[in-house]
Amino acid sequence: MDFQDQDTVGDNRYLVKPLYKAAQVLRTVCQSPTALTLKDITELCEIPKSTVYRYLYTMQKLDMIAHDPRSETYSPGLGLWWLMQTADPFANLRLVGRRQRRKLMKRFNATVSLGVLTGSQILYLEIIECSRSLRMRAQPGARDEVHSTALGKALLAFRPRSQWDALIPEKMVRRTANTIVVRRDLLENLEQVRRNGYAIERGENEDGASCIAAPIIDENGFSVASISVSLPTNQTSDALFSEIVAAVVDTCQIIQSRL
Amino acid sequence: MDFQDQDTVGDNRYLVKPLYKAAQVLRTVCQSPTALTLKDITELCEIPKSTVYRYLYTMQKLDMIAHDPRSETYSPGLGLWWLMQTADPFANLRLVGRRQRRKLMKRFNATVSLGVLTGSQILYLEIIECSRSLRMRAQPGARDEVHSTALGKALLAFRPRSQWDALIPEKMVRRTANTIVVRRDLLENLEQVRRNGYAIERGENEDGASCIAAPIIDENGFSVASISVSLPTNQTSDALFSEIVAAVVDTCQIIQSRL
DNA sequence: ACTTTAAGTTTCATGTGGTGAAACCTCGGT
DNA sequence: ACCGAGGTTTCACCACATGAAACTTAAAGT
Repeated sequence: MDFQDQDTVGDNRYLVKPLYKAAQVLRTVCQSPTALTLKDITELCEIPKSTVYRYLYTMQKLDMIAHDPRSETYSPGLGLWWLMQTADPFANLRLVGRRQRRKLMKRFNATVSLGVLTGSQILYLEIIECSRSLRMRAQPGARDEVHSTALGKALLAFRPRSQWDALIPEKMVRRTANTIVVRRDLLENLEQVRRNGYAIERGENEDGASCIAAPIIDENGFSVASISVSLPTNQTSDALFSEIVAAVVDTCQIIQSRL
Repeated sequence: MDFQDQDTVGDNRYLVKPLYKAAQVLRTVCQSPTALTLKDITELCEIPKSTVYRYLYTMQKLDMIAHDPRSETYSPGLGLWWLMQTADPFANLRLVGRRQRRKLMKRFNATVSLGVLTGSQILYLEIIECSRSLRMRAQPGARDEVHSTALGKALLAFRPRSQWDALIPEKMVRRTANTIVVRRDLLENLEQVRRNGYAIERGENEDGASCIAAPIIDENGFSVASISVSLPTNQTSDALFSEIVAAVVDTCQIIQSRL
């Protein structure tokens, strides 16, 4: 959910500290919703100001950070954006079927998420919020564990069984009372998901929230992403549930035919 | 058009070299259409391999670069993508009105571009290619000068006149025989664009290519972006031309009402 | 108008640690 | 088994990243 922690570094032998610390500065600038001053960054990063100053200066030259002399503030630069142009591996995925996903959100007035697998975590590529009062609080870029999310189970189920073991986290962290924390149970669940073609989850990741997800399958029959509909558990009758299942599966099929 | 040149650095006093060189490595990895090996990067950047090795190692830890041990190759990492989530200043602009722009492309079977002003250059945010045999060769992220493009003129015309001088490049580079290279001529042209509400360009940036652009205006009456339709000059009758003008202006109006 | 304070900029001495040549592995090909 | 090409590790050197402190600037308080 949070930004990946960089605290625990095993083998520092080859770590180039300036890079490491500058990245910290860059992240700080990018994460801030507002433009930051030198002082802000100094305090947030806990790096001496002359050092931060030099980093900012260098990154500015590199176009990674933009400096507004008027307000003395720093903000993310265009160079970053430039890099992404060619480097964004999910650009296409986010683009294709945006409309179907929005339609899905509108139809059930529920949050629709698009996620991919990174390691043994789900990375949220897109979260289309509904207008309900209580909704998911996650942002695109956030992560969750595979074992506690419908997105994760849908994605995992349609990977080769041989990968399952590696992709399921060592320790399956308990998020709620309903979270599946026994490896065997999860494997069983995945088999079922594979048979059904969709995954469901009732309060396993967040109390009171349920989720229905289906995979987007590539030409080799393996999942590349998954789409989910989330809504409060108490608002889901059985009839609605199966209606949503059909809609999600349908949406995924449309999208996968477009890829 | 090319990546910004980093060759000419005025004041090296505060430049942190490791950052600078690592950025070079990162760019190389991101720009390559294919995953690169250590050797490739070493040669492309002309930096000793142990140094590149350490940079890659560090950036890998930072999640900026992904390393595939199977093939011994490096590719852009997810950390970059993460940064962009919050840092992409144009995300909204690219999203809103995508459909209208695509419709525009389909209607005239011509390339539709979306651009913003960065310094005295146009930055292409989006280029929707048509199916014609000869089309624009630019990629999103590419740049062109304001003075030789319809996008640039549409954008510039609807900025405060007081900014014109600063935003027009010192030396107006000649791209073709038709390029406007005299400052006075350009200013006159801008006034006309402002009166008309749209900008046209016939082979001023690329021989044989014409372009029609209109601005997207914000609440203060200033342009934030512009949209253009490009097609071969020899395929543009006067009737078609005015039809396109109407369509582009219309599209921009729809989009600006949505922002 | 003067003082004070806070923030950005520059300088400088210090010694860390970034550097690259070269040695060392590791593995695929012949 | 040998060979070569690439990736990994070592090592000694001294460039240069570093942070404290001095300096500059600008704005806020009195």
